[in-house]
Amino acid sequence: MGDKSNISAASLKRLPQYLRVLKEKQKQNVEFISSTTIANELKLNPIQVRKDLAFVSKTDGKPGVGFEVRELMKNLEDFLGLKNSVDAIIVGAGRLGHALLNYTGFENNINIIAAFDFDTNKCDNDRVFNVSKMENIINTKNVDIGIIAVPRLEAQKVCNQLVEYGIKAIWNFAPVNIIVPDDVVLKNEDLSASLSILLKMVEDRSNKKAYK
Amino acid sequence: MGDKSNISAASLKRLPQYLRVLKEKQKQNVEFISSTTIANELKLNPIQVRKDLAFVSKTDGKPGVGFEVRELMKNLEDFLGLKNSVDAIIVGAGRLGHALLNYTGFENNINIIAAFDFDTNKCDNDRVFNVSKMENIINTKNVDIGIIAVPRLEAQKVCNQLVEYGIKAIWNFAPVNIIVPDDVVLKNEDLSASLSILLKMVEDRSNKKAYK
DNA sequence: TAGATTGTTAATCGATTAACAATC
DNA sequence: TAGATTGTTAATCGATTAACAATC
Repeated sequence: MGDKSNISAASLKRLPQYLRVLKEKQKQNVEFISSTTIANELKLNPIQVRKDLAFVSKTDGKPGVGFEVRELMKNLEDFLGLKNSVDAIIVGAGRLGHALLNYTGFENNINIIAAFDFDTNKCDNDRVFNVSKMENIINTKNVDIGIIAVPRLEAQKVCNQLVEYGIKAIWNFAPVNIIVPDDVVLKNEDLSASLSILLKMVEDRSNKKAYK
Repeated sequence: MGDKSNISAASLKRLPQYLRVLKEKQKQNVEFISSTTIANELKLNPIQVRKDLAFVSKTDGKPGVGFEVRELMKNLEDFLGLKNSVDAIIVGAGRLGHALLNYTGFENNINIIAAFDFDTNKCDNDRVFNVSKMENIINTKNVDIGIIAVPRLEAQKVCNQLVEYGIKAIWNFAPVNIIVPDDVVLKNEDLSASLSILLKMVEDRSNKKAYK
């Protein structure tokens, strides 16, 4: 069992993929899985998989056999902090905000307790409220995560508010580079940038170049 | 003006960010910008910025002055292939599919011509059609990009269809590892994985660890 | 000219891959 | 035992950063 000081961002990004493979195997009642099998499914290198798992796993894999699916799954979930869900709120109840509010793909890792919008027409006062109620709800419910799903131009303002209200992490879906204080975690979900990369890949694929 | 054989994936990911900074500067009628300025806004290293730009820019930056904003913008857009938009279709007209169909953040880089769903109730036959019409539209309109916004379990099936119909690139929003032939470009937009990373960052931030 | 900033070459750093002894 | 697969140590590869001469 390896336990170096700190996992790299590159490794961290692969962990959710491993978890997904494991969940699938578990559903099929597979008991053990080798690094090679995992690697093949994800088109990765088996040595890399083993190295990544060494960070995560509290128990060694068994030489000649592999890793116990159930055990490894649990270790991965523990490591990623997915045991109990975290509360979050969404700012912006447009189409994207609504899609996120009702998205079922997050499993039980996040609990989106409310969305907020300036536009009262979009508020049902059940799960969607006027922004004026945001501060109160963040504070009384101790919400740590704010999801920004407002138009580009409002994003920084909304972000500043969230920070002021004590939000610890921002998940930004607006296509802007927003700025946060050093002690606030920022994760950009930049669809527009992502698209640019996809388009470039398509273009270059025609010319037989490749990216990982 | 540098022009090595192939840009790295890491550099490629930064390019859309540069473009965004440039667009903002141009709006403010700024004529020249230095690598340091760009780097500061994005919390990057100026040398790295210059190296990245060397790939993209057809004209050298001016020592002592910087890069001409307008020129550099154009070069970046050219490089990323953003001059003219590409046609795409969406499979799955649920909340996410609809959000993407109406998303305005893509600028003019992509032209989503239609969405498809199995559920006839979701079809308006204006922009949303029954999947049975998919093959025909892909072929007659020569669509290259398919966006998958269906539930996890249907994703692979839908993907196979798209590939069969001649789609060149898949932008997958379903939280599964789908498999495509080598000549098809696949870009996963894995919100659930992204969330896991965010949660891990928050957790570790409390313990004063850091990721880039 | 002096100051600022460039592009390039070299040094460093980190991540991926290879080699291999250990072991189920 | 033989075969498979592990975890670790060393080698390679690539990306980031530093140093610096060139030049607007």
